[in-house]
Amino acid sequence: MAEARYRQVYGILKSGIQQGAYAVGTYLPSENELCRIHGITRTTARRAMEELQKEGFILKEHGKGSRVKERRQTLGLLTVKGFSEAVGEDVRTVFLQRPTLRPWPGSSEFAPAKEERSRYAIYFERLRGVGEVRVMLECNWFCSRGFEKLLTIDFVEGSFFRTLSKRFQVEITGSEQEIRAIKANEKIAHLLKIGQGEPVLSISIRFGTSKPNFNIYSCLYCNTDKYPIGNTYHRL
Amino acid sequence: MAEARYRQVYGILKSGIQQGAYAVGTYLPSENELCRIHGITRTTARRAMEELQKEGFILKEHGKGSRVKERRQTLGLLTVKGFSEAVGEDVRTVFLQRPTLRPWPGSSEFAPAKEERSRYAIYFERLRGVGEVRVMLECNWFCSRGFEKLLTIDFVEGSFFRTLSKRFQVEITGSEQEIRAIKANEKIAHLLKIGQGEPVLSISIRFGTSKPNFNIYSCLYCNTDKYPIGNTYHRL
DNA sequence: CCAATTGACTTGTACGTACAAGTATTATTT
DNA sequence: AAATAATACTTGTACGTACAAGTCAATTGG
Repeated sequence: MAEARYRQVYGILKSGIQQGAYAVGTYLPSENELCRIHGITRTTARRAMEELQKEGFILKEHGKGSRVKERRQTLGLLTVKGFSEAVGEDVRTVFLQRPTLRPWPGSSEFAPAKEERSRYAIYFERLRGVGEVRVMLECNWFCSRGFEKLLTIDFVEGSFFRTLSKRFQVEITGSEQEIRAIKANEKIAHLLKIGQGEPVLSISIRFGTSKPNFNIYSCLYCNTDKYPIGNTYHRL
Repeated sequence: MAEARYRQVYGILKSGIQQGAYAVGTYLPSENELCRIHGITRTTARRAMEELQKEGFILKEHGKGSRVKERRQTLGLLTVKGFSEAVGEDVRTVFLQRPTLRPWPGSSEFAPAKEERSRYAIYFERLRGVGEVRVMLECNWFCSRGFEKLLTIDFVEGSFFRTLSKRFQVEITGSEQEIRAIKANEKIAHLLKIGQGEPVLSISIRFGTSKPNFNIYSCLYCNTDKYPIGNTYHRL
Protein backbone atom coordinates (compact mmCIF):
# COMPACT_ATOMS: atom_id res chain seq x y z
CA MET A 1 0.00 0.00 0.00
CA ALA A 2 1.10 3.54 -0.61
CA GLU A 3 2.28 5.46 2.39
CA ALA A 4 -0.55 7.02 4.32
CA ARG A 5 -1.35 10.61 3.42
CA TYR A 6 -0.79 11.94 6.91
CA ARG A 7 2.63 10.29 6.96
CA GLN A 8 3.58 12.10 3.78
CA VAL A 9 2.57 15.44 5.23
CA TYR A 10 4.41 14.53 8.43
CA GLY A 11 7.53 13.82 6.38
CA ILE A 12 7.28 17.09 4.49
CA LEU A 13 6.94 19.11 7.68
CA LYS A 14 9.70 17.19 9.42
CA SER A 15 12.08 17.82 6.54
CA GLY A 16 11.09 21.47 6.61
CA ILE A 17 11.99 21.68 10.27
CA GLN A 18 15.25 19.78 9.92
CA GLN A 19 16.36 21.84 6.97
CA GLY A 20 15.53 25.10 8.64
CA ALA A 21 12.54 26.14 6.54
CA TYR A 22 10.74 26.50 9.85
CA ALA A 23 13.10 28.02 12.39
CA VAL A 24 13.13 27.03 16.04
CA GLY A 25 10.60 29.05 17.99
CA THR A 26 8.49 30.01 15.00
CA TYR A 27 5.05 28.65 14.31
CA LEU A 28 4.22 26.11 11.64
CA PRO A 29 1.32 26.84 9.28
CA SER A 30 -1.94 26.42 11.14
CA GLU A 31 -3.92 23.23 10.71
CA ASN A 32 -6.37 24.97 8.41
CA GLU A 33 -3.56 26.31 6.26
CA LEU A 34 -2.10 22.83 6.00
CA CYS A 35 -5.48 21.62 4.79
CA ARG A 36 -5.44 24.17 1.98
CA ILE A 37 -1.78 23.63 1.12
CA HIS A 38 -1.94 19.85 0.91
CA GLY A 39 -5.55 19.35 0.00
CA ILE A 40 -6.41 17.32 3.09
CA THR A 41 -8.96 17.60 5.86
CA ARG A 42 -8.16 18.84 9.32
CA THR A 43 -8.37 15.32 10.70
CA THR A 44 -5.44 14.33 8.52
CA ALA A 45 -3.53 17.53 9.18
CA ARG A 46 -3.95 17.02 12.91
CA ARG A 47 -2.77 13.46 12.58
CA ALA A 48 0.47 14.63 10.99
CA MET A 49 0.93 17.29 13.66
CA GLU A 50 0.32 14.83 16.46
CA GLU A 51 3.05 12.67 15.03
CA LEU A 52 5.42 15.64 14.97
CA GLN A 53 4.55 16.43 18.56
CA LYS A 54 5.06 12.83 19.62
CA GLU A 55 8.51 12.87 18.07
CA GLY A 56 9.30 16.10 19.88
CA PHE A 57 9.61 18.35 16.85
CA ILE A 58 6.85 20.74 17.75
CA LEU A 59 4.86 21.95 20.72
CA LYS A 60 1.17 22.52 20.17
CA GLU A 61 -0.17 25.56 21.94
CA HIS A 62 -3.90 25.79 22.37
CA GLY A 63 -5.26 28.92 20.76
CA LYS A 64 -1.91 29.96 19.36
CA GLY A 65 -0.40 27.40 17.05
CA SER A 66 2.29 24.78 16.76
CA ARG A 67 5.75 25.97 17.59
CA VAL A 68 8.98 24.40 16.41
CA LYS A 69 10.90 23.09 19.40
CA GLU A 70 14.56 23.40 20.08
CA ARG A 71 16.29 20.17 19.13
CA ARG A 72 18.67 19.19 21.88
CA GLN A 73 21.94 17.54 20.98
CA THR A 74 20.81 14.22 22.30
CA LEU A 75 20.39 10.80 20.83
CA GLY A 76 16.72 10.43 20.13
CA LEU A 77 16.93 6.75 20.77
CA LEU A 78 13.87 6.43 22.82
CA THR A 79 11.79 6.66 19.73
CA VAL A 80 12.20 4.59 16.59
CA LYS A 81 13.79 7.49 14.78
CA GLY A 82 17.34 6.86 13.74
CA PHE A 83 20.52 8.12 15.21
CA SER A 84 21.62 10.37 12.38
CA GLU A 85 18.36 12.25 12.17
CA ALA A 86 18.53 13.29 15.80
CA VAL A 87 22.09 14.33 16.26
CA GLY A 88 22.90 16.18 13.10
CA GLU A 89 25.64 16.01 10.55
CA ASP A 90 28.90 14.95 12.13
CA VAL A 91 27.83 11.43 12.94
CA ARG A 92 30.41 8.77 12.23
CA THR A 93 29.59 5.11 12.05
CA VAL A 94 32.01 2.26 11.56
CA PHE A 95 31.30 -1.44 11.34
CA LEU A 96 33.16 -3.53 13.87
CA GLN A 97 31.41 -6.59 12.53
CA ARG A 98 29.61 -6.65 9.21
CA PRO A 99 26.45 -8.77 9.08
CA THR A 100 27.33 -12.45 9.62
CA LEU A 101 25.46 -15.65 10.39
CA ARG A 102 25.66 -16.68 14.03
CA PRO A 103 23.81 -18.86 16.52
CA TRP A 104 21.54 -16.85 18.79
CA PRO A 105 23.10 -15.61 22.03
CA GLY A 106 22.30 -17.57 25.14
CA SER A 107 20.53 -14.95 27.15
CA SER A 108 19.13 -11.53 26.51
CA GLU A 109 16.59 -9.14 27.99
CA PHE A 110 14.07 -10.03 25.33
CA ALA A 111 13.70 -13.66 24.31
CA PRO A 112 13.26 -14.25 20.59
CA ALA A 113 10.20 -16.23 19.55
CA LYS A 114 10.47 -19.92 18.64
CA GLU A 115 9.96 -19.09 14.97
CA GLU A 116 12.95 -16.80 15.12
CA ARG A 117 15.18 -19.25 16.96
CA SER A 118 14.55 -21.96 14.36
CA ARG A 119 17.09 -20.28 12.08
CA TYR A 120 20.52 -18.82 12.65
CA ALA A 121 20.66 -15.17 13.50
CA ILE A 122 22.35 -12.40 11.59
CA TYR A 123 24.56 -10.26 13.79
CA PHE A 124 26.29 -6.99 13.21
CA GLU A 125 28.05 -4.47 15.36
CA ARG A 126 28.71 -0.80 14.85
CA LEU A 127 30.51 1.94 16.69
CA ARG A 128 29.00 5.38 16.42
CA GLY A 129 30.38 8.70 17.36
CA VAL A 130 29.92 12.42 16.98
CA GLY A 131 33.10 14.06 15.78
CA GLU A 132 35.95 12.56 17.78
CA VAL A 133 33.75 11.42 20.64
CA ARG A 134 32.80 7.78 20.67
CA VAL A 135 29.25 7.73 21.80
CA MET A 136 27.75 4.33 21.33
CA LEU A 137 28.41 0.69 20.68
CA GLU A 138 25.54 -0.99 18.91
CA CYS A 139 24.95 -4.74 18.68
CA ASN A 140 22.11 -6.12 16.58
CA TRP A 141 20.53 -9.54 16.21
CA PHE A 142 17.73 -10.72 13.99
CA CYS A 143 16.48 -13.89 12.35
CA SER A 144 18.24 -14.68 9.07
CA ARG A 145 15.22 -16.19 7.35
CA GLY A 146 14.58 -14.23 4.17
CA PHE A 147 17.40 -11.79 4.91
CA GLU A 148 20.37 -13.76 3.57
CA LYS A 149 21.00 -11.01 1.04
CA LEU A 150 21.94 -8.69 3.89
CA LEU A 151 25.14 -10.70 4.32
CA THR A 152 26.46 -9.35 1.05
CA ILE A 153 24.80 -6.04 0.18
CA ASP A 154 25.55 -2.61 1.60
CA PHE A 155 23.08 -0.66 3.68
CA VAL A 156 20.93 1.93 1.91
CA GLU A 157 22.41 5.31 2.85
CA GLY A 158 24.23 3.56 5.67
CA SER A 159 20.98 2.98 7.51
CA PHE A 160 19.84 -0.46 8.59
CA PHE A 161 16.20 0.53 8.97
CA ARG A 162 16.14 2.20 5.60
CA THR A 163 17.59 -0.96 4.10
CA LEU A 164 14.87 -3.05 5.68
CA SER A 165 12.27 -0.69 4.33
CA LYS A 166 13.60 -0.19 0.81
CA ARG A 167 15.00 -3.64 0.08
CA PHE A 168 12.72 -5.87 2.13
CA GLN A 169 9.54 -3.84 2.60
CA VAL A 170 9.83 -4.38 6.34
CA GLU A 171 8.83 -1.46 8.54
CA ILE A 172 9.48 -0.82 12.20
CA THR A 173 6.17 -0.69 14.01
CA GLY A 174 7.26 -0.21 17.58
CA SER A 175 9.80 -0.92 20.26
CA GLU A 176 10.22 -2.07 23.82
CA GLN A 177 13.20 -0.96 25.83
CA GLU A 178 14.97 -1.57 29.07
CA ILE A 179 17.48 0.90 30.33
CA ARG A 180 20.24 0.26 32.84
CA ALA A 181 23.36 1.82 34.19
CA ILE A 182 26.20 -0.69 34.11
CA LYS A 183 29.97 -0.80 34.43
CA ALA A 184 31.91 -0.79 31.21
CA ASN A 185 33.58 -4.14 30.63
CA GLU A 186 36.93 -4.37 28.92
CA LYS A 187 35.53 -4.46 25.40
CA ILE A 188 33.11 -1.57 25.88
CA ALA A 189 35.67 0.53 27.72
CA HIS A 190 38.22 0.01 24.99
CA LEU A 191 35.84 0.79 22.15
CA LEU A 192 34.31 3.86 23.78
CA LYS A 193 37.75 4.99 24.95
CA ILE A 194 36.75 5.25 28.59
CA GLY A 195 38.06 3.60 31.70
CA GLN A 196 37.05 0.06 32.56
CA GLY A 197 34.33 0.10 35.20
CA GLU A 198 33.13 3.56 34.23
CA PRO A 199 29.34 3.91 34.15
CA VAL A 200 27.72 3.22 30.81
CA LEU A 201 24.12 3.39 29.78
CA SER A 202 22.85 0.06 28.51
CA ILE A 203 19.68 -0.01 26.43
CA SER A 204 18.15 -3.31 25.38
CA ILE A 205 15.64 -2.91 22.62
CA ARG A 206 13.24 -5.15 20.82
CA PHE A 207 12.03 -3.51 17.63
CA GLY A 208 8.78 -4.95 16.32
CA THR A 209 8.26 -4.95 12.58
CA SER A 210 5.52 -5.25 10.01
CA LYS A 211 6.69 -8.80 9.28
CA PRO A 212 5.14 -11.30 11.70
CA ASN A 213 7.56 -12.97 14.08
CA PHE A 214 10.38 -10.79 12.92
CA ASN A 215 12.00 -8.55 15.51
CA ILE A 216 15.27 -6.71 15.71
CA TYR A 217 17.12 -7.16 18.99
CA SER A 218 19.58 -4.42 19.78
CA CYS A 219 21.87 -3.69 22.67
CA LEU A 220 23.30 -0.23 22.93
CA TYR A 221 26.11 0.86 25.22
CA CYS A 222 26.33 4.61 25.48
CA ASN A 223 28.81 7.00 26.91
CA THR A 224 26.46 9.69 28.16
CA ASP A 225 29.09 12.16 29.36
CA LYS A 226 28.71 14.50 26.42
CA TYR A 227 25.58 13.11 24.76
CA PRO A 228 22.86 12.15 27.18
CA ILE A 229 19.88 10.22 25.95
CA GLY A 230 16.84 12.39 25.46
CA ASN A 231 13.16 11.79 25.48
CA THR A 232 10.01 13.85 25.34
CA TYR A 233 6.46 13.07 26.17
CA HIS A 234 3.29 15.00 25.55
CA ARG A 235 -0.05 13.97 26.84
CA LEU A 236 -1.92 15.51 23.97
CA MET B 1 -14.02 22.15 31.88
CA ALA B 2 -15.10 18.61 32.57
CA GLU B 3 -12.65 15.89 31.69
CA ALA B 4 -12.77 14.96 28.04
CA ARG B 5 -14.99 12.01 27.18
CA TYR B 6 -12.22 9.96 25.65
CA ARG B 7 -10.16 10.44 28.80
CA GLN B 8 -12.98 9.04 30.89
CA VAL B 9 -13.22 5.96 28.68
CA TYR B 10 -9.45 5.66 28.80
CA GLY B 11 -9.58 5.74 32.58
CA ILE B 12 -12.30 3.11 32.75
CA LEU B 13 -10.37 0.74 30.49
CA LYS B 14 -7.11 1.37 32.28
CA SER B 15 -8.67 0.56 35.64
CA GLY B 16 -10.17 -2.56 34.11
CA ILE B 17 -6.75 -3.69 32.98
CA GLN B 18 -5.03 -2.84 36.23
CA GLN B 19 -7.67 -4.57 38.31
CA GLY B 20 -7.62 -7.66 36.17
CA ALA B 21 -11.04 -7.33 34.55
CA TYR B 22 -9.16 -7.72 31.29
CA ALA B 23 -6.45 -10.35 31.71
CA VAL B 24 -3.06 -10.09 30.05
CA GLY B 25 -3.15 -11.55 26.57
CA THR B 26 -6.90 -11.24 26.14
CA TYR B 27 -8.57 -8.78 23.82
CA LEU B 28 -10.40 -5.68 24.93
CA PRO B 29 -13.89 -5.05 23.54
CA SER B 30 -13.62 -3.97 19.93
CA GLU B 31 -13.87 -0.31 19.04
CA ASN B 32 -17.42 -0.75 17.81
CA GLU B 33 -18.42 -2.47 21.04
CA LEU B 34 -16.92 0.37 23.04
CA CYS B 35 -19.05 2.77 21.01
CA ARG B 36 -22.18 0.90 22.01
CA ILE B 37 -21.12 0.42 25.61
CA HIS B 38 -20.20 4.03 26.27
CA GLY B 39 -22.40 5.77 23.75
CA ILE B 40 -19.56 7.37 21.84
CA THR B 41 -18.40 7.39 18.25
CA ARG B 42 -15.53 5.36 16.95
CA THR B 43 -13.37 8.46 16.71
CA THR B 44 -13.62 8.87 20.46
CA ALA B 45 -13.21 5.17 21.16
CA ARG B 46 -10.09 5.09 19.01
CA ARG B 47 -8.75 8.11 20.83
CA ALA B 48 -9.03 6.32 24.14
CA MET B 49 -7.43 3.19 22.71
CA GLU B 50 -4.55 5.16 21.21
CA GLU B 51 -3.89 6.60 24.63
CA LEU B 52 -3.82 3.12 26.13
CA GLN B 53 -1.44 1.98 23.44
CA LYS B 54 0.80 4.98 23.97
CA GLU B 55 1.01 4.14 27.66
CA GLY B 56 1.90 0.57 26.82
CA PHE B 57 -1.22 -1.06 28.23
CA ILE B 58 -2.44 -2.61 25.01
CA LEU B 59 -1.19 -3.66 21.61
CA LYS B 60 -3.46 -2.95 18.67
CA GLU B 61 -3.47 -5.72 16.10
CA HIS B 62 -4.82 -4.83 12.70
CA GLY B 63 -7.74 -7.02 11.79
CA LYS B 64 -7.77 -8.77 15.14
CA GLY B 65 -8.28 -6.45 18.04
CA SER B 66 -6.54 -4.77 20.94
CA ARG B 67 -4.68 -7.12 23.24
CA VAL B 68 -3.76 -6.42 26.84
CA LYS B 69 0.00 -6.36 27.18
CA GLU B 70 2.12 -7.90 29.84
CA ARG B 71 3.15 -5.27 32.36
CA ARG B 72 6.84 -5.65 33.03
CA GLN B 73 8.15 -5.02 36.51
CA THR B 74 9.85 -1.85 35.45
CA LEU B 75 9.53 1.73 36.47
CA GLY B 76 7.38 3.28 33.81
CA LEU B 77 9.03 6.59 34.35
CA LEU B 78 9.47 7.49 30.79
CA THR B 79 5.86 8.40 30.62
CA VAL B 80 4.07 10.80 32.96
CA LYS B 81 2.43 7.95 34.79
CA GLY B 82 3.48 7.66 38.40
CA PHE B 83 5.76 5.18 40.04
CA SER B 84 3.17 3.29 42.04
CA GLU B 85 0.90 2.61 39.12
CA ALA B 86 3.65 0.96 37.15
CA VAL B 87 5.36 -1.22 39.67
CA GLY B 88 2.53 -2.67 41.67
CA GLU B 89 1.75 -2.97 45.32
CA ASP B 90 4.87 -3.32 47.38
CA VAL B 91 6.16 0.16 46.71
CA ARG B 92 7.59 1.94 49.72
CA THR B 93 8.19 5.63 49.79
CA VAL B 94 9.79 7.63 52.56
CA PHE B 95 10.41 11.35 52.74
CA LEU B 96 14.02 12.28 53.30
CA GLN B 97 13.03 15.91 53.10
CA ARG B 98 9.47 17.12 53.38
CA PRO B 99 8.54 20.10 51.20
CA THR B 100 10.54 23.17 52.28
CA LEU B 101 11.29 26.61 50.92
CA ARG B 102 14.74 26.87 49.34
CA PRO B 103 16.61 29.03 46.88
CA TRP B 104 16.84 27.49 43.44
CA PRO B 105 19.87 25.28 42.82
CA GLY B 106 22.70 26.79 40.84
CA SER B 107 22.76 24.53 37.86
CA SER B 108 20.54 21.91 36.42
CA GLU B 109 19.87 20.22 33.10
CA PHE B 110 16.77 22.29 32.57
CA ALA B 111 16.87 25.96 33.44
CA PRO B 112 13.73 27.30 35.15
CA ALA B 113 12.08 30.28 33.49
CA LYS B 114 12.57 33.81 34.85
CA GLU B 115 9.03 33.84 36.21
CA GLU B 116 9.82 30.73 38.21
CA ARG B 117 13.13 32.01 39.53
CA SER B 118 11.49 35.19 40.86
CA ARG B 119 10.26 33.22 43.87
CA TYR B 120 11.86 30.69 46.17
CA ALA B 121 11.52 27.10 45.18
CA ILE B 122 9.86 24.32 47.09
CA TYR B 123 12.05 21.26 47.41
CA PHE B 124 11.36 17.76 48.57
CA GLU B 125 13.19 14.50 48.46
CA ARG B 126 11.95 10.94 48.63
CA LEU B 127 13.46 7.49 48.67
CA ARG B 128 11.49 4.82 46.93
CA GLY B 129 11.86 1.11 47.02
CA VAL B 130 10.18 -2.14 46.16
CA GLY B 131 10.13 -4.46 49.13
CA GLU B 132 13.56 -4.30 50.73
CA VAL B 133 15.29 -3.06 47.60
CA ARG B 134 16.03 0.63 47.43
CA VAL B 135 15.33 1.60 43.89
CA MET B 136 15.33 5.33 43.51
CA LEU B 137 16.21 8.63 45.03
CA GLU B 138 13.94 11.40 43.88
CA CYS B 139 14.62 15.14 44.18
CA ASN B 140 11.99 17.66 43.18
CA TRP B 141 11.99 21.42 42.65
CA PHE B 142 9.22 23.77 41.70
CA CYS B 143 8.23 27.39 42.08
CA SER B 144 6.56 28.16 45.40
CA ARG B 145 4.19 30.80 44.04
CA GLY B 146 0.67 29.72 44.85
CA PHE B 147 1.81 26.44 46.37
CA GLU B 148 2.66 27.59 49.89
CA LYS B 149 0.01 25.27 51.24
CA LEU B 150 2.12 22.31 50.14
CA LEU B 151 4.56 23.13 52.93
CA THR B 152 2.02 22.02 55.50
CA ILE B 153 -0.48 19.59 54.00
CA ASP B 154 -0.01 15.90 53.25
CA PHE B 155 0.00 14.48 49.76
CA VAL B 156 -3.25 13.03 48.44
CA GLU B 157 -2.83 9.25 48.57
CA GLY B 158 0.90 9.82 48.91
CA SER B 159 1.12 11.08 45.35
CA PHE B 160 2.54 14.47 44.46
CA PHE B 161 0.89 14.59 41.04
CA ARG B 162 -2.46 13.64 42.47
CA THR B 163 -2.07 16.40 45.02
CA LEU B 164 -1.36 18.93 42.30
CA SER B 165 -4.42 17.75 40.42
CA LYS B 166 -6.88 17.47 43.29
CA ARG B 167 -5.80 20.40 45.46
CA PHE B 168 -4.47 22.85 42.90
CA GLN B 169 -6.15 21.84 39.62
CA VAL B 170 -2.74 21.61 38.00
CA GLU B 171 -2.27 18.81 35.49
CA ILE B 172 0.89 17.38 34.00
CA THR B 173 0.84 17.98 30.25
CA GLY B 174 4.18 16.57 29.21
CA SER B 175 7.79 15.99 30.06
CA GLU B 176 11.29 16.30 28.76
CA GLN B 177 14.00 14.01 29.97
CA GLU B 178 17.69 13.45 29.85
CA ILE B 179 19.14 10.15 30.85
CA ARG B 180 22.70 9.45 31.93
CA ALA B 181 24.77 6.76 33.54
CA ILE B 182 26.81 8.25 36.38
CA LYS B 183 28.84 7.14 39.37
CA ALA B 184 27.03 7.08 42.67
CA ASN B 185 28.36 9.78 44.96
CA GLU B 186 28.56 9.28 48.69
CA LYS B 187 25.01 10.40 49.39
CA ILE B 188 23.41 8.38 46.62
CA ALA B 189 25.45 5.29 47.41
CA HIS B 190 24.51 5.46 51.06
CA LEU B 191 20.82 5.97 50.43
CA LEU B 192 20.51 3.30 47.76
CA LYS B 193 22.72 0.97 49.79
CA ILE B 194 25.20 0.38 47.00
CA GLY B 195 28.92 0.98 46.76
CA GLN B 196 30.27 4.44 46.12
CA GLY B 197 31.20 4.80 42.44
CA GLU B 198 28.76 2.11 41.33
CA PRO B 199 26.85 2.98 38.17
CA VAL B 200 23.53 4.72 38.70
CA LEU B 201 20.97 5.85 36.22
CA SER B 202 20.36 9.59 36.41
CA ILE B 203 17.20 11.00 34.89
CA SER B 204 16.62 14.74 34.75
CA ILE B 205 13.06 15.62 34.04
CA ARG B 206 11.13 18.77 33.38
CA PHE B 207 7.42 18.18 33.75
CA GLY B 208 5.28 20.74 31.98
CA THR B 209 1.92 21.55 33.51
CA SER B 210 -1.38 23.14 32.63
CA LYS B 211 -0.37 26.22 34.63
CA PRO B 212 1.69 28.62 32.52
CA ASN B 213 5.29 29.02 33.58
CA PHE B 214 4.97 26.30 36.15
CA ASN B 215 7.17 23.25 35.74
CA ILE B 216 8.29 20.48 38.03
CA TYR B 217 12.00 19.76 37.93
CA SER B 218 12.96 16.30 39.06
CA CYS B 219 16.20 14.42 39.34
CA LEU B 220 16.01 10.69 39.77
CA TYR B 221 18.86 8.40 40.71
CA CYS B 222 18.03 4.79 40.08
CA ASN B 223 19.63 1.52 40.99
CA THR B 224 18.75 -0.47 37.89
CA ASP B 225 20.17 -3.82 39.00
CA LYS B 226 16.82 -5.35 39.80
CA TYR B 227 14.46 -2.80 38.33
CA PRO B 228 15.51 -1.48 34.95
CA ILE B 229 13.72 1.47 33.47
CA GLY B 230 11.23 0.48 30.83
CA ASN B 231 9.73 2.18 27.85
CA THR B 232 7.55 1.23 24.93
CA TYR B 233 6.86 2.91 21.69
CA HIS B 234 4.30 2.18 19.02
CA ARG B 235 4.17 3.98 15.77
CA LEU B 236 0.45 3.65 15.48
C1' DC C 1 -10.22 -33.95 0.78
C1' DC C 2 -8.23 -29.69 -0.33
C1' DA C 3 -8.13 -25.09 -2.20
C1' DA C 4 -10.51 -20.97 -3.11
C1' DT C 5 -14.13 -17.88 -2.02
C1' DT C 6 -17.16 -15.62 0.74
C1' DG C 7 -18.66 -13.11 4.74
C1' DA C 8 -18.30 -11.25 9.14
C1' DC C 9 -15.57 -9.47 11.95
C1' DT C 10 -11.43 -6.49 13.31
C1' DT C 11 -8.39 -2.03 12.99
C1' DG C 12 -6.58 1.83 9.65
C1' DT C 13 -7.26 5.95 6.87
C1' DA C 14 -9.79 9.85 5.39
C1' DC C 15 -13.49 12.44 4.37
C1' DG C 16 -16.78 16.34 6.30
C1' DT C 17 -19.15 18.99 9.97
C1' DA C 18 -19.95 21.40 14.26
C1' DC C 19 -18.94 23.58 18.26
C1' DA C 20 -15.90 24.42 22.56
C1' DA C 21 -12.11 26.80 24.32
C1' DG C 22 -7.75 29.48 24.40
C1' DT C 23 -5.17 33.70 22.46
C1' DA C 24 -4.48 38.15 20.67
C1' DT C 25 -5.85 42.06 18.32
C1' DT C 26 -9.23 45.54 17.32
C1' DA C 27 -13.23 48.16 18.23
C1' DT C 28 -16.38 49.86 21.53
C1' DT C 29 -17.96 51.56 25.67
C1' DT C 30 -17.41 53.70 30.02
C1' DA D 1 -7.24 56.53 29.13
C1' DA D 2 -8.76 52.23 30.75
C1' DA D 3 -11.77 48.55 31.02
C1' DT D 4 -14.91 45.81 28.19
C1' DA D 5 -16.72 43.61 24.22
C1' DA D 6 -16.43 41.94 19.70
C1' DT D 7 -13.60 39.63 16.27
C1' DA D 8 -10.81 36.57 14.02
C1' DC D 9 -7.80 33.62 14.51
C1' DT D 10 -5.75 29.30 16.79
C1' DT D 11 -6.09 24.22 18.70
C1' DG D 12 -9.31 20.66 21.20
C1' DT D 13 -13.24 17.55 21.25
C1' DA D 14 -16.80 14.95 19.16
C1' DC D 15 -20.07 13.81 16.07
C1' DG D 16 -21.08 10.85 11.63
C1' DT D 17 -19.84 8.42 7.29
C1' DA D 18 -17.28 5.68 4.00
C1' DC D 19 -14.14 2.59 2.46
C1' DA D 20 -9.46 0.08 2.72
C1' DA D 21 -7.12 -3.63 4.63
C1' DG D 22 -5.97 -7.49 7.76
C1' DT D 23 -7.81 -11.89 10.16
C1' DC D 24 -10.29 -15.90 10.64
C1' DA D 25 -13.80 -19.20 10.24
C1' DA D 26 -17.43 -21.06 7.46
C1' DT D 27 -18.86 -22.16 3.03
C1' DT D 28 -18.36 -23.53 -1.58
C1' DG D 29 -16.39 -25.68 -5.69
C1' DG D 30 -13.35 -28.65 -7.77
